[in-house]
Amino acid sequence: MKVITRFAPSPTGYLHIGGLRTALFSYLWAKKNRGAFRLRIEDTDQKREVEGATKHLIHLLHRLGLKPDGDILVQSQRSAAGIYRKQAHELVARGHAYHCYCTPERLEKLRIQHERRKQPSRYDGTCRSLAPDSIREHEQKGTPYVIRLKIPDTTELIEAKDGIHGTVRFDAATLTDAILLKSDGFPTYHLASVVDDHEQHVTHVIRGEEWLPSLPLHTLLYDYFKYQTPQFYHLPLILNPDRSKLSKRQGHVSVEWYLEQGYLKEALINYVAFLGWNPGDDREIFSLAELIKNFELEQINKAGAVFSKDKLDWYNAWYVKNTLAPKPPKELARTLEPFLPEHTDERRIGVFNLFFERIRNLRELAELSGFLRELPDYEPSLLIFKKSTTEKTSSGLAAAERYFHAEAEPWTAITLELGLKKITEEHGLSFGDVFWPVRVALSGLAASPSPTDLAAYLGKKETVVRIGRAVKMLERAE
RNA sequence: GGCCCUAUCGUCUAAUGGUUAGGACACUGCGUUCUCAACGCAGGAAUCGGGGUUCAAUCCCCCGUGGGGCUACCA
Repeated sequence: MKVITRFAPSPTGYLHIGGLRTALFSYLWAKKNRGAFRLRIEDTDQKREVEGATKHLIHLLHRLGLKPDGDILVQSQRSAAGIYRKQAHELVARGHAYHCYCTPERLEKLRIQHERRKQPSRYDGTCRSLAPDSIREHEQKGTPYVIRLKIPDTTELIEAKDGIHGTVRFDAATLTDAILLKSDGFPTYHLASVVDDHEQHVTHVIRGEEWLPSLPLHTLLYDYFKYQTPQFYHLPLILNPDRSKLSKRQGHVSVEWYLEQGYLKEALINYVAFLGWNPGDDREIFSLAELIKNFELEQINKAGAVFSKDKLDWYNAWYVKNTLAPKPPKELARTLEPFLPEHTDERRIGVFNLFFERIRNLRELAELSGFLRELPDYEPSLLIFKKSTTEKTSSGLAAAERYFHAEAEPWTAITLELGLKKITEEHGLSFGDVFWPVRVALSGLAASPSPTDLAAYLGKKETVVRIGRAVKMLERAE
């Protein structure tokens, strides 16, 4: 049988990290089995409608390489076509659901009462067995109603199977008659997802663990509809550092934010794949293709995983060094463009080469390279290396100035380094007397790339100017 | 409160009824070095508690405890 998975987000305007992992695992399992990965938009809550969110999401999935197969199912459209309403009424006709005319106010009162008495909060079943007369009366008056699922009156435990957690048993007496169809005619998640998973022939439902408590409800619906029940996999939650469910309040949770900061999609995908899954050995670096090959639903963990920015940083630094750096210049420049918008391609690559070994994300390129554009103010004392003296620094700087001034072509990091080393030796100085002050002169910073790399990037003219300025500063300071 | 899930270094995790409990991130130290980074080497760091089963339990079972999720006409 062909494996069909799906990703079914509600269009909130951004993709949550947890959503990315759900989409990724669903995608991986489908692709590993040469099946299909479907996309469905769960927009049945008009109050949460976000303009343009669906288009944006589809674009993002493509960008990440998680391209959905086939048509995209949009629940609001199916709802408008009356599909869910029809299914809900079918259930009513078969005695598995009923109209409920209770007002939201009454329900709210009930809820507060339960809470105060520390009782389980369940619907009290008022409309479950309404007399035919009173139903007729409501119909005539046109009282708004919802359709509720009738949880069976049984002492038997309702069993639901999950591929990660095994068989989970629920006491029917603790389950509530959940609303299937809202009074506005839109379905709730429970109805819509079951109907649509069947419609899309989904074989494996992979979703977050927050859905596990409603699994018995869904199992019941599959039975009542006489649908083939898919296999369920409830993924362990991704957690904040304090082990609560990953949330906006404690950090950034949107994939878009990480992309904007210059986290590569490869790093994001690789890291997120390892939140709850591992290949069973020590390997940690996996491309999307390798993930497809190695992914197994059976290898998924049960316990929640804390999202670690440090580890993501490590992954991203690895991908910057090992996959971005070797890319052809044109491609590299294109990736760099949003992070160094005011540079030419050549300068972008130049800046990248200067810093790619010390950044965690591409955003840092702009921050770290600011001194190239404008030399920051610095104390003259910074020019003197801790193992050097003012005299040695002065002569080192002067020698370097003469050298750079005289040096013609080629003005490259390699020749400059050889040249600078040569004059250091000729003057009987150590590197700390020459390289350090030259580096400070060019960067104005205590920590930076090497002086010859900087000189190569800055060019002869600017190099000589900056060293000249340092020489004068040192003279004045004496 | 009720229901459900869960438990190996600080974090992500591996492994097994008998192991010096392995790796990665982070951290610390050393090396390299003009600085920072990168890199290399080294180090500290874990089986939640109590009962069982067993010759033997981190692993299997039970009970606690901790943590989390759900408990909407949201998804």
